[in-house]
Amino acid sequence: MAQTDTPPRSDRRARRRQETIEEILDIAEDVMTEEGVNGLSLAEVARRLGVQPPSIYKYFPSLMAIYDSLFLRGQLEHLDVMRQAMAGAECGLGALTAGLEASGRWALANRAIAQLMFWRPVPSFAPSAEAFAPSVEMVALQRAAMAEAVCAGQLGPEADSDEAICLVSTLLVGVLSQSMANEPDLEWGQGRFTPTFPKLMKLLVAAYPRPASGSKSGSDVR
Amino acid sequence: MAQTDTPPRSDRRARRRQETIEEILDIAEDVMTEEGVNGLSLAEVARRLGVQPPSIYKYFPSLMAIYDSLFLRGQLEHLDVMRQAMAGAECGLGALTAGLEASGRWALANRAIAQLMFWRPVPSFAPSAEAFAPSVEMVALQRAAMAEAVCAGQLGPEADSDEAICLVSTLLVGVLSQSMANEPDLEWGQGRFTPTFPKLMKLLVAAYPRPASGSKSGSDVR
DNA sequence: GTCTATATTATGATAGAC
DNA sequence: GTCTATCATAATATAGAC
Repeated sequence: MAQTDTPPRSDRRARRRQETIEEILDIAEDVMTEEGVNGLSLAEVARRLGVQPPSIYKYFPSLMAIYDSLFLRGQLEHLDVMRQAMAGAECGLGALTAGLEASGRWALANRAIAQLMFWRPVPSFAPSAEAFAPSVEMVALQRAAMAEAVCAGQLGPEADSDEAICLVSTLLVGVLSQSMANEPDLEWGQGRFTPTFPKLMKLLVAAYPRPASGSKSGSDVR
Repeated sequence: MAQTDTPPRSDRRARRRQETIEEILDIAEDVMTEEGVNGLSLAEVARRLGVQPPSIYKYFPSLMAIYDSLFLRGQLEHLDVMRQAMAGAECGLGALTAGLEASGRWALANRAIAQLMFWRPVPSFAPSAEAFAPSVEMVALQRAAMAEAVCAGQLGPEADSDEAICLVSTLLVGVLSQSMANEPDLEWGQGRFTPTFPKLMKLLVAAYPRPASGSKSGSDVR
């Protein structure tokens, strides 16, 4: 158990190293934002860090490893943003809406990472299982919120399904794709596309009407 | 007016030249499909054509010119596919649905080109005005179909609007984005995402209910 | 953990012979 | 319209000195 209790020297070194790693990832994100997700290069990162390319290999074994770390960091950040947004809203439909809106806002504020995560524009890169893991948790969050919405009578029982999850993610991804491709400088809430998201959510509610107690009203669009 | 009437020699040469141009574009499409839209390279095209890289410059002045020709060819093909699908369907909502479905089917069958056209994954490439022109006509086609649908009483009057055009394109792009990113080997109609498109179209109809003559029914989701 | 030097490979593009 | 030769530039990655 030697060295377990606050060894000052190696602790500082480890912290400094971690800072450098984060700095490399920050720079990599900048490069991707400017040159496109595919435009990321070790050499350019080194240049901006004020270091020679071989030095990068002391922190990452390869370019793909940088992509993977960016992917993981993005997933964790995105999951956190969504979780907090959902926690700050009412249960069920409110949480779902808040979570999706926060997700969209984050994606537009972190386009490069979002594209890496959700559009897969680098054919030679496949995320590791570790990097992908948070995504599973995110789906679970959404699924839980939809189940709550069903319990609370805000949505019909069919909303607690894989199909409904697909549908809701498709709506968000559609808005984000259109915004990123056609309005590359606008953030969430601006432009022609992202403001339509609340309307799309209302459509979703219309798609899964709660069974009316007694009569058979509600537009059946399924 | 000399040489206007079937000059056999230069005519054959021009035809042969045009064939080579088309072959280069076909190969470029293959390369993008395999290596990603950004992975297109003059050298690889030359290699597959069985020719040295400088020879390509006899047909295209630069790599970006190849992108531009691919963009134009894609727009024309896509416009044609959509027009024919709409012509083969009933007016109004039927034509709109048929056109969008044909658009989606074409996009998945020509992913690389579709991504180049609608996702803009090559930051250093911007289409020329000529290459972009058919896109304007395509929007006009959609707009006309929606106007017809309004006239025919299939949709409410608000459907004849820019907002509605945005909405409908967002739905399709969402489905396509999800399918391309998560089910890269499936075509239209397969998988979890593209089969939901008809349901999304029904949602659209629900979003723009025709004003009921007399009562105030119809779910108002706007 | 940083550097220099180097290996290897690739790119887009041009000049000029044939 | 094809080629060879070449330019200028860039990339990932490794070896080894300090």
